[in-house]
Amino acid sequence: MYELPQDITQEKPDVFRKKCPARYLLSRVSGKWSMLIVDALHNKNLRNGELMRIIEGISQKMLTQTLRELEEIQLVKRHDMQTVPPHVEYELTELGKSLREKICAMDRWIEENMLELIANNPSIQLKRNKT
Amino acid sequence: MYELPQDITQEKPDVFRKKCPARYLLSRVSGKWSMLIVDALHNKNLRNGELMRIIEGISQKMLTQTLRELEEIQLVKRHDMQTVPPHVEYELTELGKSLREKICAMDRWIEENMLELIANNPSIQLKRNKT
DNA sequence: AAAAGTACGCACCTTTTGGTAACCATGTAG
DNA sequence: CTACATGGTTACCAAAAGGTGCGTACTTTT
Repeated sequence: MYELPQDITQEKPDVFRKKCPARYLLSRVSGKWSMLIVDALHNKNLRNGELMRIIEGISQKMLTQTLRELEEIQLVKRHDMQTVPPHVEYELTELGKSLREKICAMDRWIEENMLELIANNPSIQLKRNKT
Repeated sequence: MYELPQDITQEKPDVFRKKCPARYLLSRVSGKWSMLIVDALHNKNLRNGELMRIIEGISQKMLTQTLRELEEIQLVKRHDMQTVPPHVEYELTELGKSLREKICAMDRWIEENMLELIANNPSIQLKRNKT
């Protein structure tokens, strides 16, 4: 895992610099599941089970782990209702909502341009065998 | 690596669906180095060595590998000048330039909000030891 | 003659990531 | 009394990602 530099405040933010916190944050946000979770949380708070159903293929472990990481960087807020059986909701923070717009813009762009992106692509054909 | 589904054309694009090509594309774009390379290529074509100097910490292997992947999904074009010594330039395609805007928006957002994102964060302090 | 720059490819090995399965506590449904 | 749902945690292991170092081939510089 990427390590933060010793001296945070002296850096001017720059994702191209190896030791800049911005680079660490980019690596968190661009993790396999992070953008999907932020995207899924777009218009309402969701519970663990709901997120599992929306994001096809995520495991319980990775969902929990990624949510904890997103909490750590202030993008997601966890609401534990303290009931039995457990009821926990996840919500985007204000920062999270702000970033969500950038992420959704990317996700929608990819969806819209999907066919162009995979067109005329011999090596992608080769990858089709396993799944 | 994520595998593409058997039947591409029958899918409506949806990053949340495990087998949708959009999900594969998202995983490519959100790879550790992909967004940095696309971001770096913003206003002019760059050579291998220039990219290495701009993107601190990338290895030759990962640079080449990621450039090949970006070529595969039509985001980057490779121009080999066929000279000796070798002169090769990398350029964003039209698709690449279009996506670059979304990526840059994210990168700049992260840089702008960096201090807020890492503020008040005990566990990030713990990660500061190694690098 | 030797070294350095150019843009890689390949093999090897380590680190990181992520999946599976088992477990926990509790309450409700059948 | 048993099964199931809830929202997790933990240990174990396999796979993927990624770094290091070496080799290539040719030219220019020293």
